[in-house]
Amino acid sequence: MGLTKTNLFTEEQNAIAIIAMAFGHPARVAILQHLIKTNVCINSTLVAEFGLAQATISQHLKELKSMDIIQGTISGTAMSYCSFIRSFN
Amino acid sequence: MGLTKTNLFTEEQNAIAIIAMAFGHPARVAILQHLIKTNVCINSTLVAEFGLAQATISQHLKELKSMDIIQGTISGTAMSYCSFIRSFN
DNA sequence: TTTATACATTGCAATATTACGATTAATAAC
DNA sequence: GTTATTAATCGTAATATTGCAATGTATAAA
Repeated sequence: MGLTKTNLFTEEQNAIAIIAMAFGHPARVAILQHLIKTNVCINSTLVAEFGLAQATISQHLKELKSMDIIQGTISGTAMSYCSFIRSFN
Repeated sequence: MGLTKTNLFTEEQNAIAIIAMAFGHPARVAILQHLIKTNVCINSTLVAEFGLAQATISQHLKELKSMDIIQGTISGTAMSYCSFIRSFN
């Protein structure tokens, strides 16, 4: 996520901001809630559930993945899924 | 903060996203860290400390205030300050 | 190998955020 | 009153994000 003027702040401050931004959109909150509830999230399921376009869901999943918050699309096919990397057990 | 397509999500999901967005910029993270450390934040101090323009700091303070995360500018003069509303005691 | 299915990627348009200069408002000191 | 100081607000440019249609890729089934 491209923040401006990041050079004015510390690595830590920028890192905190980026993590917070991951939760800074209701679609991504909904994705994580769905994941917590079902342990799985499939693009097409989320499309049907949220009413956003497939490309949009894919984009949000990509952002969460790029931050290592979710793990996903292991198989590039119908079985695409994602899960928390940490199990919090 | 104006999110698009909020109608597709629950009140709760939108609320969580908005709170997260408050922390989704390094300047606002820095403001809160400063506040935790010193218990006070004065616009001019932050301007000198961060290197952002006065108007920009003022804007970030306004956003944090609008979310009731900080309380502030009680006196509209030189003594403008802000503090956490809850004391976490 | 064709067809169906499912997700990723690309390329835009619409929208939102960030940042700042200029201006305004409000107070304090004189 | 005037002046100095400080922060809020306005207007606007630059930048970033969101959302989607169209397209690409990859796999499975027929």
